[in-house]
Amino acid sequence: MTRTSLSRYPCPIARAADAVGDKWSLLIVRDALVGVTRFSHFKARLGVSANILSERLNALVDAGVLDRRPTRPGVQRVDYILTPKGRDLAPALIALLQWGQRWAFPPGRSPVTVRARDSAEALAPIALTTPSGRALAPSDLEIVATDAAPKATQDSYAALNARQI
Amino acid sequence: MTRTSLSRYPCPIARAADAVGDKWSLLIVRDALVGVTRFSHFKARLGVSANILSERLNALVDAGVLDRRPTRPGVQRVDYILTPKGRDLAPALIALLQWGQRWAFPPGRSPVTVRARDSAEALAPIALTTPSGRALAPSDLEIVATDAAPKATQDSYAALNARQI
DNA sequence: CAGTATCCTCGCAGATACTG
DNA sequence: CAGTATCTGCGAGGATACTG
Repeated sequence: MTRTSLSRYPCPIARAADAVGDKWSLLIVRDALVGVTRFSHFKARLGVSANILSERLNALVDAGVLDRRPTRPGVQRVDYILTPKGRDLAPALIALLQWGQRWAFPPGRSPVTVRARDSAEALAPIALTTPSGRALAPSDLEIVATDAAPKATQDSYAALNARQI
Repeated sequence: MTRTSLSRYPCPIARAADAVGDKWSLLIVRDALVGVTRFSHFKARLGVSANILSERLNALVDAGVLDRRPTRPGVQRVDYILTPKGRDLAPALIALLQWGQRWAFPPGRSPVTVRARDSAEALAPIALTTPSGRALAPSDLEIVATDAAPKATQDSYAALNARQI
């Protein structure tokens, strides 16, 4: 049997995982967020071989996350620039970064931190809130199916939310 | 050459990706967040084969994301419960979900949405802010190495932040 | 029901060489 | 420098059968 593709799953997380849910894509977007644009720089920083990097970059361009644009007209060199769709991954990446800081290193020994450029101000920990600003715990969460969901999905989430599973 | 492991990278995102950066782990945590605890339920909802699910669950338990606990004493059945470390993945998962909603479906056609349990209130879009509440754009971000980082990492980020790359 | 054991396949990714 | 092309292999992950 062929490997399961997530691209048709009716779940936004699955769709997201399909686009950037492998390690190299995540790290490419991370580097792009902090200003890396060139093939050779990605290659050196990630330590990935050229063919893999090429394939991943193409996939991200196809997915609409990166844009490939000539550095200057007439020059055979391109920059990989995040699209708005790609830049919109920043909160997810930063949330992962903060999770990694909290849980994957000894306390206070995380090798990097994130802050606002030209500022000493650190980033606030990403948290879940309602529009009114009320803080939410994970246990407060409920995923509800909309009318756009297939019937099976609606039933599945209804059962789950009613604690019938 | 063997496949590159991310577990020793001095980057919190790489470490996070190492723990939950594959599609099944992400989806398992997603389901766990909304209340799924049993092997058969994960299996049915994900459509994954038993051996893969078993392996992933074990890996997540080893990573400290899930806790395996007997349903009742004497009964041979376990529940998979998120640990605090696992629950702390919620913001990252929700950020990915919101990204998928915005970019992987036609506008207004996302099949699911997230809200607070027992409330009609939707979740606020996850955003980047400073501790004082100032909103940040991705282009404002800067990743800085701390003293805990290897020299090479410090140099690398310094060059990047100084736009020398 | 909750897995483990076995087998098998093919896709990811590494090395290397080559091109404009 | 910025890739593409080709070869290769390990191992993720799928199907299935079996066990307590």
